[in-house]
Amino acid sequence: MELELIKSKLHESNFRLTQEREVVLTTFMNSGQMLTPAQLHDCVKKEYNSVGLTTVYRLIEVLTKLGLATPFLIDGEIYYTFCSDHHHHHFVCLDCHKVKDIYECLEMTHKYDDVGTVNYHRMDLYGHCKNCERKNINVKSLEP
Amino acid sequence: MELELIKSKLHESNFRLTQEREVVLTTFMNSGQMLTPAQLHDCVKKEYNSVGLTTVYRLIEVLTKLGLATPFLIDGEIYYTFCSDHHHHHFVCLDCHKVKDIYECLEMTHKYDDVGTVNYHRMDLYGHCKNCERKNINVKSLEP
DNA sequence: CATGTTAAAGAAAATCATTTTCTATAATGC
DNA sequence: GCATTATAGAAAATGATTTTCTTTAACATG
Ligand SMILES: [Mn+2]
Ligand SMILES: [Mn+2]
Ligand SMILES: [Zn+2]
Ligand SMILES: [Zn+2]
Repeated sequence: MELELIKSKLHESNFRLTQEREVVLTTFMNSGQMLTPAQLHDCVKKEYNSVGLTTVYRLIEVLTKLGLATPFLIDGEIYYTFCSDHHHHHFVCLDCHKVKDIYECLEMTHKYDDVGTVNYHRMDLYGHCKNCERKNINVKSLEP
Repeated sequence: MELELIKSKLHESNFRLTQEREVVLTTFMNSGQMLTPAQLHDCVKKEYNSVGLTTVYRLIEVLTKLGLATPFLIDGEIYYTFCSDHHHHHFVCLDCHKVKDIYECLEMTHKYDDVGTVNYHRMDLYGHCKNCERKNINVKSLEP
C-alpha cells in the first residue's frame, strides 16, 4: 500500500497531512516490523530529527482508528505495525519483530455460529523468520 | 479445569497456595470472562473483602507464566481470562466480555512454512454472544 | 496568493496503571 | 513445633500515556 493512498484516506477523514505525519508514516510503513511508540520515535529521530513523541502517539491513535495500524501484545508490551485495512493475518518474528502479512483466510468464521455472532477475527502466527533462523543456526554452530 | 488441578500445578512450580490466591483464583475461574486486574480485584472484594490489588497483579503474572491466563488487548486495555494450558482458540463477546473456548484447531500452522518457523499461533473471534444478541434485539424493539 | 479558521505540534505537567520496596505473616518441609 | 522462605499488603516509586496550553501551519475560500 503506497503512501499516496494512505494520505488520501487520512484526507477523507478530515485529518491534515502535516510534514510530521508524513515523516512518521513513511518510517512506520518502511520499517516492516512492529514497534512501540517509543521505538518508532527513535527510528524517526535517526533520519529526521525532532518530531515529538506525543505526535507519534497521536498518529498511531489515528491510524488505529482507521484500521491502518494493528496492535500486538508481546510479553506485556504493546507494539504496532502498519497495515492495509483489508482483512488478513500476520506472522510475527519473535527475534527481529518483522511482520509478514498472510492474505489467505480460511473464512472459518461461519463455523462458529453456535457461540454467537462473529463480527471479526484475527489470527497471529509467532515464530522465527527465515532470516533469523539462519542467524540462529550460525550462532549455534559457533558454540563449543 | 478444576481448582485442585490448578493448585497442584502451582505447587509443582514451587508457588505457595495461600488463602488469598485461592480466593482470587476461584473468582477468576468462575467469572468466565476477561477482566482487567482492577476488575478482578473488584469482583474479589464483592465476595470476600480485602485482598490487595498487588496480590491480584502477582497472581495474574504467575498464571500467565504458567500458561493459565491469556491476555487480550481490547481498545487499548489489557484483559486476562483464565485458561487451561492446552492449545485452543477463543470467542470473546464485545458486550459482556464473556469468553468461550474453541477447541477445534485447523492445525494450519504447517501451511505457512514459507514465512519461517511457526512456534505457536492464536486465533481470536470477536462478536456478540447469544445472550447479548437477545438483549440487543429487545433493546432495538423498544426504540421509537 | 492573501486571509481566516482550525487542526495539529510540542513542551511541560498531570494522570494512572503497574512495579518495587520493605516489614510482618503464614505456608511449607522437616 | 520450629526454621526457612515465599508471599501479603501498604506505601512509595516508576514510567508510559494522556492532557493542557500556546504557537504554528494546513487547508478552504474567494
Ligand atoms: Mn498487516
Ligand atoms: Mn481459554
Ligand atoms: Zn526475524
Ligand atoms: Zn455477551
